[in-house]
Amino acid sequence: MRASQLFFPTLREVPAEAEMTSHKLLLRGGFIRRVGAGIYNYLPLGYRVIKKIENIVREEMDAQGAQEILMPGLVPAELYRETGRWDEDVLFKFKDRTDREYSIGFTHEEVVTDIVRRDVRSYRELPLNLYQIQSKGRDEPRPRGGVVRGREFIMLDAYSFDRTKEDCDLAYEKMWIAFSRILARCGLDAIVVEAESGAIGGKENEEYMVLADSGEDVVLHCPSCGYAANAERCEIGDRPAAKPSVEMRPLELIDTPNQRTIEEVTQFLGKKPEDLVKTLIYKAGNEVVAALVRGDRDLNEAKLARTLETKHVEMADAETIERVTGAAVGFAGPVGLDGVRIIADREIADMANFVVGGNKTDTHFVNVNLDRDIKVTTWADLRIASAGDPCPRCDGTLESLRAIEAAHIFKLGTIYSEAMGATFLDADGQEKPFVMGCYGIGVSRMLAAIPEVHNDADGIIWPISVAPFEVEILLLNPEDNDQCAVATLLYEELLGSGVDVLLDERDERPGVKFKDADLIGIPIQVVCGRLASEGKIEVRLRSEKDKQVIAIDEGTARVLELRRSLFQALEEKADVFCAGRRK
RNA sequence: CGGGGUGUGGCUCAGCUUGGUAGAGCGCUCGGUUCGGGACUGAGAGGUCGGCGGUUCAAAUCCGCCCACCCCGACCA
Repeated sequence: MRASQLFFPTLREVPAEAEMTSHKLLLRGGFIRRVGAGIYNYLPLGYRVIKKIENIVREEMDAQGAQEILMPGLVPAELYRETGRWDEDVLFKFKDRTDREYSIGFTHEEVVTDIVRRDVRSYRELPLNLYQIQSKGRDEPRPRGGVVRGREFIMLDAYSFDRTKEDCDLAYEKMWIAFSRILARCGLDAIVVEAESGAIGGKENEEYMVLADSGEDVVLHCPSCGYAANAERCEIGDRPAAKPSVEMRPLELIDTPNQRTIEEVTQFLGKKPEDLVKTLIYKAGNEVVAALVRGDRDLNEAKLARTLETKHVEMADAETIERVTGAAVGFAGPVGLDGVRIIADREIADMANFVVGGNKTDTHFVNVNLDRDIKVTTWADLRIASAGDPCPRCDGTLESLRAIEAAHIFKLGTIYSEAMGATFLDADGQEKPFVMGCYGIGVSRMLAAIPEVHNDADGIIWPISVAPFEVEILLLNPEDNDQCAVATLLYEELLGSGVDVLLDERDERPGVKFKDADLIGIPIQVVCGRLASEGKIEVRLRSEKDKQVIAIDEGTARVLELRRSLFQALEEKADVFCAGRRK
């Protein structure tokens, strides 16, 4: 491709809309343009990257025996109604002219299960793994970071159908390998962590996290044993502190007019948040429960739900809180709280003489102690893990890291197949529901995640596997016959060798070409400048400062060699990732 | 949904406090000089000042309502 024919509107200044590094660079480099909140155009450079990622995805998925299909972006409401997901609030919903309801597909478990239940009858047709690469629509509460979290985004979604749980484990294993190799080949170092399954459902699931300070997710990681989990999911080790023998002081109910929040109460009483216990009133189905966590901690709702063996819990409304506690919101406490189960975070067991709400408006209890004043129904791991918490697997301490979620894989079991009546006839003559798994990679998110990790002050540094072009030839002075001849010859030879090469022969000053080349981040740069008259060109890797001066007739061979070694390094990473990380 | 912020030529921003009919840099067009890290110079083109309404002789500027976008949080794959 000749740069004069390529539409890549680069920007000298950073558009005000961008905050994240990758977002700024993708806009400045002319890879993407915003259409609306969370809605983007992929311009030629950006779409080239997308296509390269997609092709790596296809190679690795096909290698594991998965088959590519394409499902519709438009999904009739009935399918999502079959599993109850029509009520998910991320769905973009609308009606056709005859009032039938549809949504834009936000993930395709129902659609693919419908395909399989119609046409797969026998265990002989299993295993089956179908995948697609497609635009998804989700009405995100808050899009951010450009293409990091869009309302329309490109995703790989794969779905496996198996006869048994064990076969599903094998299918999951294959996807683990495919995904690990895909990310590694795209130049991303990901760590695999335990996670929450959210709207997808199922129990066992893992996320592929790309470490980046600007990431949205927090990952907790134990340096001693390697345990890693999303903070949403992370368990906390049960390690009781050596309880200092503190004398129990007499329980006292004191006036705390209008002091509701932890901050207000601590200030009013001159205490620290860790001297308080928060009492959170939750609804779990029809039951109301009280959950206790230390004043400076946050409750993890998923943990509470699991403790209560229910799917979903939600904060009680003001009316319920007043009815149960007899006090206005902000003064709930566990002392004398009858008729509700009290679920306490284990950490509270180590506390003494603490402060809780008084169950009477404008009061708090101080010098509260366990057993004497409170009857805890259940002890559990309830709080959101944070750095410094004990590791749940060893005696190490958790560290926290920020990350971008690049992919998520799930074992679904039979939740979808049962809900949708998707069954096959097994060898024993019995109808059985398919055992399913689903696997997603954020393809357009990777367009951002990669430059978020691979950049410097001058611009993006694309891994060669996903770069919009592999090689860029900078023809500094197109008017100069020597330079022009050398650049053109090299360009033709590289094209002939199957190299994806960009020739910058624009009528621009050299400085502009250097700046643009660094900004758009093509990994191999070749400069045809004034050394051309001496039969020399310069070759430089975008990732390195120094240029190598070489003879013109070595040019093609040298570039091919560099290209080969860059690709090989990525392949080796993929092998190492798969060999080293599997538990 | 809660909190904060921004909306002025294609881009980045000034002007708003104290009302008087819009400006800079970059980019763009034409000419000249330049040509190895975003050149210099001369001449140009280009703006319903987010929208609607109000106050006023007069509104980018003051007031009200609305919209859009960004950031933090909630939520989320």
